[in-house]
Amino acid sequence: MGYICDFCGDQRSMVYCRSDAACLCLSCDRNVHSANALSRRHSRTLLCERCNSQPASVRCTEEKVSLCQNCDWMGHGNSTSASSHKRQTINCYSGCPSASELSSIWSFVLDIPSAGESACEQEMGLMSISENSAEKAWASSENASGSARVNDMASIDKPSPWACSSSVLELNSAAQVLDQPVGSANVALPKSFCPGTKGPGLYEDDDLYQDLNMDEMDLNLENYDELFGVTLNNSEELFENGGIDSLFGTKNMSGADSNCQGAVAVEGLSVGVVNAMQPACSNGASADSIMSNKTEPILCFTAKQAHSNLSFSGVTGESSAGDHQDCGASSMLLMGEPPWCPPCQENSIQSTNRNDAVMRYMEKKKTRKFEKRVRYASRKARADVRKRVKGRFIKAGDAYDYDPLNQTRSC
DNA sequence: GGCGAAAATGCAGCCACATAGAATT
DNA sequence: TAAATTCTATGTGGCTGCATTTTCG
Repeated sequence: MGYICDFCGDQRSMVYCRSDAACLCLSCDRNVHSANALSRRHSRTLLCERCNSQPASVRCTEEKVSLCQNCDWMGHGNSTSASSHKRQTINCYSGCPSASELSSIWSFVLDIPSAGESACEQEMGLMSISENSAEKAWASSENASGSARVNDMASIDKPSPWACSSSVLELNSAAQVLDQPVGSANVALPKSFCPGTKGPGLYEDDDLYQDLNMDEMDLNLENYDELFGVTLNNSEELFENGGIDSLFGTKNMSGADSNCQGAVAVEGLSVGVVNAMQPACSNGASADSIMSNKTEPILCFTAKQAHSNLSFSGVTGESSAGDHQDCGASSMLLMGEPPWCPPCQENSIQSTNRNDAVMRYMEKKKTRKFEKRVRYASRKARADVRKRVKGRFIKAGDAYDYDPLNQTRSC
């Protein structure tokens, strides 16, 4: 309790930035993430008040404490009395909301210091960012929807195809009460979605989707033979032979059991992503960037499945979102029709989507590489705004040819 | 199939500077 | 022994150049 901010090292950290893998106080959160248009896209959420190292995914209204998925399970999964606690999902935000705005979303957080003015307005006044296109986009977006975006939670709750692309500061509903016990709760997967993916209608009645988000699937394709005893030289062969269909039961999906198997397989390999869940469309990035966002791994499964079927060996308490930043997160399989989706009458469309998905998957896999973990968010923040000449840092005041803040060149 | 050229890919190194941590006073 | 000061090593991202691998004729 009371861990200090990674940036200033002074204030108590309250929010967790997945992109930076950093715990920040509210002040530094605003400072760091108002630096430029890219940093403003960083998705943040409250810090787990129990372990103080992982992003909180739920708020236990009974205990009045924000918990990451692991702590949530530890606290609620084993106790029959505690498992009935009502919990709220804690969703991510991006941009640089003011304290009052944060208070409105996280009404349960009482100690957010009040700010006299909009943080964005305040910070932007100090910034030297010129009016580039991104900035204009921000401004226009802010003007267009304004504070209503923050306050109008009810409207956000109703998924809109444009929810992801149009909302710069998307503060999804923080009041999605989870009445289900842990064992069956899909802890932190709001039914938000992005353009390019199937709409909510597809998912709502799909038990498979409720329990398993396959975004991380492709990362494990190389190891399918180990997992399933299926010998495949590579994933191309897997696709060509319809192997993925047989692996995931597309052709003979029989319900929960196969669902569980798939989930276990995925979780077993990408278990490190467990604590890095977040709403798929929690920031203002375009749908495309979200779908290919390596730094925002998405994996959702039930806590019950995780603990009853999974071995967590090899996962240490030191694991953090940064460790899993690029677990090869690919949403490619979700683009278009998912391979395990039962056949429907729109076979031609499905086939096209599938082919597209396969092609995108192959392209993604081709370009995929594991990113390093950022150890010091403060250093990253400085490097992100440092001027360069041919990629090299320059002395302060020297002529530069690249300014990350302005995306312009001085010569 | 073997060969060479071209294209694609991977990766180390460079830069300035704030800062963590060790060493010294 | 603790505090203050000094010194050294480290890490950060974009770009370049070189080495290696792949593709093509």
